[in-house]
Amino acid sequence: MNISTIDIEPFLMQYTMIMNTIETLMKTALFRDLGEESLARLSEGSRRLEIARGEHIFFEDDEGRDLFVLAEGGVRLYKLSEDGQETTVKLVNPFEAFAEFALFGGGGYPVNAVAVKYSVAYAFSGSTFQALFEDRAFRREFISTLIERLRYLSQRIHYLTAYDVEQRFFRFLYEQCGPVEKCRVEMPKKEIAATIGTIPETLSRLILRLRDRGDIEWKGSTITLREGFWKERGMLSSDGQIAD
Amino acid sequence: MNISTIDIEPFLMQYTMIMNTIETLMKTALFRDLGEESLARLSEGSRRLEIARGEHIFFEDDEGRDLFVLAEGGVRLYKLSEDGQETTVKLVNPFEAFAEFALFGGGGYPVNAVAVKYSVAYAFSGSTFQALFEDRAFRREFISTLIERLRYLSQRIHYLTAYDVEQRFFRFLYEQCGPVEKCRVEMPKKEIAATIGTIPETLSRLILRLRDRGDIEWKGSTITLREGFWKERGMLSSDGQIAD
DNA sequence: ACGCAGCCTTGACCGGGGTCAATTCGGGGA
DNA sequence: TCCCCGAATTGACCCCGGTCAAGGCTGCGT
Repeated sequence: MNISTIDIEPFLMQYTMIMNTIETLMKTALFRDLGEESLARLSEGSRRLEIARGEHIFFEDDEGRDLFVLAEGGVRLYKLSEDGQETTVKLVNPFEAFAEFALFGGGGYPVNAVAVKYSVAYAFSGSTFQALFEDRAFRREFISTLIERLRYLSQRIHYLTAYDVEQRFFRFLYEQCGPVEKCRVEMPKKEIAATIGTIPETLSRLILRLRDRGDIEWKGSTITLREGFWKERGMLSSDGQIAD
Repeated sequence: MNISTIDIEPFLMQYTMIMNTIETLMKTALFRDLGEESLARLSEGSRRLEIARGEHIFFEDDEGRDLFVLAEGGVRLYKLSEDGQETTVKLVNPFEAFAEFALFGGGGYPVNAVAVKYSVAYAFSGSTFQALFEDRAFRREFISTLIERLRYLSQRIHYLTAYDVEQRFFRFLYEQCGPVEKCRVEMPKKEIAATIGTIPETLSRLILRLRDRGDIEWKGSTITLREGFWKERGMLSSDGQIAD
């Protein structure tokens, strides 16, 4: 155990824990360009939620009208069929808004939301929210966010059906950390499996294969890829965009 | 050939052919509540497109900024991967708007659009469109449309991954015709296969199985289901909603 | 320290559905 | 009318990845 392996997580944790609503909102694309007063008004009408790993924030068909912003942790949105089969729609990362569905149109939430690790989120009631729509810039931002989601889901449909588990796993890594060699993924493997649309057994076997091949090393929650891994796959290793 | 089998299609065809832009817009959810003047202004700035079966309206990454409304026919939106594998994102039916992606945010279209049969569509340039956003009711409608799309895509992800080809086929029928026994599907089988996320061979074998089982009959472009088919599956046969 | 309960791994099995290839069908054009 | 090309069908094959079942590992509560 040398100095370079000191775990900075506790400090990060502390920092994010004391970060207030406004700071979170300012790091969220949807609210970034909002004025001081709007932010203040929003944050007053918000509730802070702390969610333990495995806890649900809402369930499909719940009649909620809240929009959420994730401040810390990770939340998995998934659908469930009668026979218990579940499908992950999206993994939400910090500083993303989720459950925009709730704001307009009827019907409850279309997905279940579960924390894949300890998470902190802020909830905004739909009504608190309506006033903001008078602001043209905000509307624009909101619509852009929705359209971005549409693009994401289109893409995800494609990935889930046209690519195999291995490719989906690497895409997951890329989405989490970008084209870097060292990536921390602090969620249970079963959640990772669910996120990439498979089951723990298959993920486990995949990792085994990749390790044998020398592509990957997985120690604790740190994944290390072979040098130049992304470059070989056509993703620039600095700030490049993923090919899709 | 008795009188009850007269093909009404030619008459329908004629009717829709002469329907003008405004009539189409008024049947489209997005524009339904627009005032007369807005509709008129919109229709002036539009282009009418006639697309033959198999023709493309736009391709992925095209730099278009047009929004389309389908007046007649059918359009399949799909993504393509390097190896030629294609994934259908959505099948657009008449009086639906598509390619809302184009209006905001950068990047070209995220999908390819191909006509699965002879189609008529109207194109509206993004700029023509911007003025409408001053209208609060329209904004509301637009956002609702986007959110409906989000719900649809979430659902579709789930169907493509958690349900088998047979279930997806029946859902396709339901989406096309609702819970009725007789359904006309005027598109080539290969397009149907693509729409439900499989290939012609598999669809063909599925139909064979269903016919042997006595569930279905497929003559020309008319599909006939066994009496009480939907009811057995928990969908009311009049105006019920599909369970999901 | 112990024990139990999840999580993860590993093995054996197998089935849905994709691939490849060979016919057959069917509708539009000369 | 015949021809021809693409659509549709059918058969043989097989592979990815899901299912079921048995351990091993780990962390937490008492």
